[in-house]
Amino acid sequence: MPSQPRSQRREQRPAARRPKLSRDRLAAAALALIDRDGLEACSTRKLGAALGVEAMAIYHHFPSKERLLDAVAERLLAEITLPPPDGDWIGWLRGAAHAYRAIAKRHPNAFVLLAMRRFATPSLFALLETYFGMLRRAGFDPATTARIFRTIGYFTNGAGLADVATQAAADDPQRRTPLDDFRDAAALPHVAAVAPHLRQEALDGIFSFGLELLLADFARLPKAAPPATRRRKPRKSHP
Amino acid sequence: MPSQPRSQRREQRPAARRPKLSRDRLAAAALALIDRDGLEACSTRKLGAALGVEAMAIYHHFPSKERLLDAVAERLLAEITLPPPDGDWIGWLRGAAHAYRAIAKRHPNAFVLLAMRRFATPSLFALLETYFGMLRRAGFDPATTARIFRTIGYFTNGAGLADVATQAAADDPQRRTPLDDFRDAAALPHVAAVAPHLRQEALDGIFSFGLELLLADFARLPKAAPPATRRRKPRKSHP
DNA sequence: CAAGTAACTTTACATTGTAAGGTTCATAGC
DNA sequence: GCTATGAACCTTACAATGTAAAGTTACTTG
Repeated sequence: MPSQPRSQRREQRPAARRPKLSRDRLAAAALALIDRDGLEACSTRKLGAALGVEAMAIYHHFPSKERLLDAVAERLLAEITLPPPDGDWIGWLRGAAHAYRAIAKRHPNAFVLLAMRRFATPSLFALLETYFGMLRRAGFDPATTARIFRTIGYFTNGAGLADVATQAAADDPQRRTPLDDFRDAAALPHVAAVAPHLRQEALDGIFSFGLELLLADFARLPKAAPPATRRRKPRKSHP
Repeated sequence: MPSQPRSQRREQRPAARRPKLSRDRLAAAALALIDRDGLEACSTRKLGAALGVEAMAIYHHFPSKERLLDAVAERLLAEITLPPPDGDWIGWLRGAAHAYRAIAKRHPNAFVLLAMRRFATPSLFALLETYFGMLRRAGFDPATTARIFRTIGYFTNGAGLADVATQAAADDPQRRTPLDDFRDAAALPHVAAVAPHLRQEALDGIFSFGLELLLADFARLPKAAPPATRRRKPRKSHP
């Protein structure tokens, strides 16, 4: 059995014509695969196949599938387009929340990675720095900044995950959302009355409802420093 | 090879001495296993082993592992002890939210089942009926009832999931929570300032902070009917 | 041209959910 | 009492998963 000359291998091996693998290309392909077929369909072998590569090739770029999924989450994070940081911090928070929820709508299958995964990357820290800076410049002390961030984070994460689940249930003709397929409306009059207002079409309104309540609350919170739009050196008492 | 007499089989087979399997026993054992070793450790074989049974025995009581996990979620739901329904609907909402979060603290490994799984069971409908009834008796129309329920649900779900993740990160000495292991505090001054207020000890306070804001908002909402503590026939104008 | 290394493949293994069919045993009908 | 029936559980098997270990190929550098 003669070993093949190099020139022929070029043609035979699809690997030669394929652009080289990289962390970015892997993460992008993984996201595309998840978007198309769902999170559980993103196996190492299928991802490899999508890139014309064997499964184990992934492990030359990521130490484990977990780290690959971290990279996918980071990619989602990068898709969040934060509002420009002008003086209106309430408007900025509103825009950031909507941008976050937009990820859930654009990547319903992948959003859970962003919402539930703990990943410590420079881009996440950069986002946090921006977020916290916005609130601190608005005059909030660190403890209140943390509370506002977490509160709005709880809400947006919960909303995004619920959106995703509701949409998945709506797409799947097999499985109805819980509030649709009950028959005993007489035994559950309140459920029957409220259920129509919990459907997918209502979710946008519900999100804005809760978000605006919270934003108005934050606007009312007492602040340590006045919300000066221009920083000014504190006048020091001369010793 | 002689077939063994019945009397001996009794002693030999552990199945004979073991209480019979049931959906309840399976769900309870699954929850215990998840509590102890984590959700991904709850395989059909390990669950069977925990009950002295082969994996396939499960499928005589559940059509799939998914339905088994639904039953575990329902079991978690049953652990929620709702407050007694007196007239104080705000206090009731507060108690319900805390009861829900208590599940996240008591079953950190299993909470995700409750938070992210869509299951349509009578006990869930009963809880919804109670919840919606509370709000409707407080004077809210169905649309507002839906908004309040979802808003507080988003928040509590997000908080519970974050609690779980934070606790898992804290328990795992390998993996630090993102906000701990950054080194460049100089480059990220706001992150450095806020991070201490995001640690696990602060989560109770943060939860109450956000919850009380929302409850106060709900108390301020306009209602269709007056929040009478005692129902009274509306005085009809005589024709 | 030799040696080394980066990128990828091959093979293998333990673990998973579950389909298909078999075994055991208690009860019901005769 | 005998047999048929069915519930409850087991055995075997298979495809799919993540990944460890070692092999192959091809390009870079001395």
